[in-house]
Amino acid sequence: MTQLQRRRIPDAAVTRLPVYLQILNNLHATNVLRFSSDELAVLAGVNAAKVRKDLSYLGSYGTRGVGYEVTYLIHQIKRELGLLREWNVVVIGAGNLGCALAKFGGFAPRGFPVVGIVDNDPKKIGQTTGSLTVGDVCNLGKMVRDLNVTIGAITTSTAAAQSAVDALIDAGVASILNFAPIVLATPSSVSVRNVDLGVELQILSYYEQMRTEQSESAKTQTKSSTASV
Amino acid sequence: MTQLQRRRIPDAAVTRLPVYLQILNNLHATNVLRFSSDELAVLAGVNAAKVRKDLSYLGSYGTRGVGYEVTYLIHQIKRELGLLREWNVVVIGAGNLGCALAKFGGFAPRGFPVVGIVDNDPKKIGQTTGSLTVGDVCNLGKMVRDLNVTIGAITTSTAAAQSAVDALIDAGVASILNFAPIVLATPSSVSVRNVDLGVELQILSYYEQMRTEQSESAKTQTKSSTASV
DNA sequence: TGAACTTTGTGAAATTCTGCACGAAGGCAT
DNA sequence: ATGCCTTCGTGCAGAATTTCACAAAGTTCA
Repeated sequence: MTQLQRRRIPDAAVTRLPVYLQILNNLHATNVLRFSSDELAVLAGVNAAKVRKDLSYLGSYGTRGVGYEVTYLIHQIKRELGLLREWNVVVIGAGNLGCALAKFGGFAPRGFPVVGIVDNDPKKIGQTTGSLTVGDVCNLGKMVRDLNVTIGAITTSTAAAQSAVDALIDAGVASILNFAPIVLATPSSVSVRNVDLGVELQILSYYEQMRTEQSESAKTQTKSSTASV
Repeated sequence: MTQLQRRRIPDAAVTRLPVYLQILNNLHATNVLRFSSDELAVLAGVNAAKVRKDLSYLGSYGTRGVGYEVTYLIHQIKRELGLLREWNVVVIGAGNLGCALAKFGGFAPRGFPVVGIVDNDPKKIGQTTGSLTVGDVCNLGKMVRDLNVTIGAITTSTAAAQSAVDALIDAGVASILNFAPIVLATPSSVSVRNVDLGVELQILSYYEQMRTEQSESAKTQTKSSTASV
């Protein structure tokens, strides 16, 4: 076991830091200078102790009796998340979604410029979308090297998604944002985040059904229990 | 998250059931009749014991020494997730994303028909997108009642998102799919699922930075985290 | 039939996450 | 300076989740 390893932040906390950052950016935009763990907790919809513990993974940057400084904390969260530099993104699959991501200018200002888009369909290769020209997926390796790509977004069909991720990994990309409704097979050294609206809707369906069943059984049962989300 | 009723499935398991369902649907499409927890575990990228425990929340539907029947398990998961009926969806915000969701025909066949879309911009109200006409958000209550809406998808600007969710809750909708990069304030009886690509990219950034730093400091001990929203 | 083999279902241990409770540390007023 | 007030940082206990390990229950084959 090595211990020279960098302070490791628990996965659960990592998923919350971007949310805190978003909120702090809003506070900054409205000229708020300081905040307490309690205030952030309310805005983020979580427990105040959790906020303090999450922020403590960054270091001890609060002042007791006062709170945290907005701009300083923004910087610290960015540092920890690796947002002080840019990470270039390549989109694989020039369909509706892929082109929309390429055209959408909202990622570049947040540090994730889309620097390339590729497809395997000869009819799509060569077309322009936004300021980019659709490249051939066969040239992915060269593109990744030349444009210093670190993140790949998969917007292909479900059928093509696995070969797309294989190509990305082959090209040395280890961070994947997957929009295809499929579980990708990847080595454990690769990070994958899945965005699947079908899955989200089905999760909502479960809790909706729970509520429905409960309000129905409330008609026949006198005993009721309180809900918490 | 929510409620105890009869048998309550742990939240963590609920988020995996839709993934299993997807895989089983694929197996069914390729005429596979049976599967073992081990096979499903490999396809889903999780531990086999976890698969068995997750499926055990549905009931004891496996056969020892044999495995599970694909079609039967598909039915049981659907039943548990509330997918044996349809849940109507209304989209709030007729921008690029909102219109894309309304036009996209992929949700109806999976049990989530988009039955309405509204906006507060007079210029957008009345326009048609796909087979729907953009309605006035002021008529949301009536629309929810008349069309039996249970799920609301928020695709407005960040600034308008909170009032959008307020309107939805006011109309009696308790399941929200939120695409705006903001934490919505909602009562605990409401379920919210957030879809925020910025957050996903930033999480990837963290693990990417971890790997970068680690490979720079020579010593190897790769630990990766995969998550699904 | 019965022995060998497979795979489920589930206690129980291990791990991770959450939230309480409180000491520590700083500000502020007198 | 002293005492009071606020809020951070964190130890710890409890909850939730994951994983292990194995008995139970079924199949297959001689």
